Amino acid sequence: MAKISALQGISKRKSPGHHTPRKRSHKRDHAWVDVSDDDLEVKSTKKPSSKSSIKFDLSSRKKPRLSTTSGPSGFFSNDSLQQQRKQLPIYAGKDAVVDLVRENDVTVLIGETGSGKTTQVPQYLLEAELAGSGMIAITQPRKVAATSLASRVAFEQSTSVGSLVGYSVRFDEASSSSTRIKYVTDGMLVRELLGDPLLSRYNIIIIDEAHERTLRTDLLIANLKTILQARNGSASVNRTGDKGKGKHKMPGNYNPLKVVIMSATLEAEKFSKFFGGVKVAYIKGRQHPVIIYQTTSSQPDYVDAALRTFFQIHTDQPPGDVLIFLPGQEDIESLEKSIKMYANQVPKDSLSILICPMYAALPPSMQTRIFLAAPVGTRKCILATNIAETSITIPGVKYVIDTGKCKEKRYIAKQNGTGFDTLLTRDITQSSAVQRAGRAGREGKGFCFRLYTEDTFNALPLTAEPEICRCTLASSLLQLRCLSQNLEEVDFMDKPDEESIYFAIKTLVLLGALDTHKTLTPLGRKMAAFPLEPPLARALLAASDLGCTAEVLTIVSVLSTSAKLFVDSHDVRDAAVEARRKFRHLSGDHLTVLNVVRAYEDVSRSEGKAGRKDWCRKMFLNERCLAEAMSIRTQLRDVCERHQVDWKVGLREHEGSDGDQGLILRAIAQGLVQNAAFLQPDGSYKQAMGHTMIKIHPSSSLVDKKVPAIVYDELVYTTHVYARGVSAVPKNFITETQILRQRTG
DNA sequence: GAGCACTGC
Repeated sequence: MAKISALQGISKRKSPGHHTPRKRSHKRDHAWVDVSDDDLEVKSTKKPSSKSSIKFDLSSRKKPRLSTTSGPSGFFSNDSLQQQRKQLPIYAGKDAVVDLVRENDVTVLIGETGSGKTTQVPQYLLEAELAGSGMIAITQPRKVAATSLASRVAFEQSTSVGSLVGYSVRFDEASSSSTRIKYVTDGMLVRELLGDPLLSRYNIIIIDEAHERTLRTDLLIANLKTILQARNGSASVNRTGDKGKGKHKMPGNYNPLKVVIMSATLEAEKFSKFFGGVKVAYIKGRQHPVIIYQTTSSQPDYVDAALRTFFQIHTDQPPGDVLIFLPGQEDIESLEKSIKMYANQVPKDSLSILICPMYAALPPSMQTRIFLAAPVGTRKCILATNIAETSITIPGVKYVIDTGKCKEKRYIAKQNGTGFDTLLTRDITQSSAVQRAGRAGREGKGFCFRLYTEDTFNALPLTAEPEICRCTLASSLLQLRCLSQNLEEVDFMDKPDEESIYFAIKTLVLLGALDTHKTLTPLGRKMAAFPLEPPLARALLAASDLGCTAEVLTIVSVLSTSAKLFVDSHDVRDAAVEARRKFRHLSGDHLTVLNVVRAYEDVSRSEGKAGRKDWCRKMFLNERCLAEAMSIRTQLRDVCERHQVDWKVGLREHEGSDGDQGLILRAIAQGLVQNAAFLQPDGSYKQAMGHTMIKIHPSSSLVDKKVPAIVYDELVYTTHVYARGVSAVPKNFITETQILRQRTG
């Protein structure tokens, strides 16, 4: 690759700390650069770096081996549509796949990207009448995949979604009595398991993207093993028609079940072994070639390396958009500034550069930009997190720059039964690297520039650690106890740590969902009915005893959304803080949330949809979060009704007395018993049920406040152990609850 | 006095 002389000397940056969050100041890092618009030369007060261009090892070119995404897209007339189906790589193996499934209870199917397995296999099995009169379920880790695949397959079957082919995801379902193929999220099928432990509606269950090893997929796989024994194992298996609903049947009277595990190759053997050495079928994929370059030396400062690589591509390579994978928002903002700073120094005849940042917290209006084609004479440069690895596909990408880093949330369980989340930058896995490279070959031949050496790549772990080994397990444990199973005894592909299990048990005992003999209580069964984390479910049920269900329902709905309520970006910080002040409640973040939603509802009523949107923007609130919270609240109200919880009971309108609002906090505190801390004489806080010293997160309305006791939504370890989502509560709320639980629990 | 990938019910 040719050097870019104008960029000499820009590589000086601090080496990033690998497992400690680093601070990066744009001002300091670039203080020595003085660039005016007409400058082509960077003026530097430092010596130019000896390696201004990154050397890539051209001998290490190779094709990505595998990757997985959803199937084909595009629309065709019916004739050519059927023709196109026959041209998919999997079509050649159709009979073999059908025979394998017919002859075996469990089949492992390995299909590379573009093989068509996800859309075709369910249709083959239906056409071969292997499902009898039952349904075929195909699980997906993500909602958007489940719904879009259902549309595609319905189209191929010349029907509309919801008839022969349907889907079922949270908040959205399209199916009917005639539905035979159903795409579902893995979490949805776990929910179904609670009401139908043998999943008797389905005669074929296909677990797709099994290699992702989500917690819910692992739960399903473990349960499928026992379901197979129950439905296929006994001699009294009834293989004739299924006339009634499964739950009315006696054990041993179920239709046999077929299971298909679909995965990327890396774990084929493991899946096969888990089910007792079942047969594995391989299907080749079809994708455009991607040439992969790896660096000859390691690049400790990956943001700077990405900057220089981008300009190497930009000045040397033909048109085509560039996708750069970075770990987080902070790096994206930093790289965006750097690229802008140097963009006007490239030769005048170059393409102009359109920078598109892409991460989950980005406002939706900014996110849509990346899907628009770059204007003529422009090269799009997309700076993305992992969101672009599997969740979204960006058209026009020809070049991928892979920093080899991502952020990972990991739960650290402590021996004393406490713990907290960490969110740290770490190396990606080999399969993730392959997936990222594959993003360059969606539309034609592509190129991937890895900012790490071949040796580094070879030393990367093959696959990510399964989620079950790094997440809190309280929710799964509760679900398993509803199925009369024990977390310790379930035959998982990978067993979770003892400490995580102990912590989950301790959580559920403290919440009163289990008694001290680890037996499920009636309260626990009720909690499991709600699509909420156990502490939030407990807070909600506590509220129904205290007469403030309506308020806590609202708070809990917001807390269980995925998006952040408050928009927070560098440029608008002061204005955002000012706007937020209007909602601020003295007791802290939980009642502040309630104030926000009440204001949002008032605006919705008085000014409608458009006014509401405008208002959210002015108040620096994330409307997506509020809209999602409203959906969740509706769903929770339905669950309340089914379980005789009166969700309308609330405090008197505009009462505002501290005594009444204290009830809300009391309910919240009952859910967050485990997340409490007391003020120490030196002004810091210490966990009520552990030894960790914690600080209130600066984003909290209670930051710098000294109150005797707090409860918080979560602890996150970044530069300190921070409590986020904090409310001040009377100390006795916590001690009383603890004593009560010890006595009854 | 800080900064947060992604997904699911």
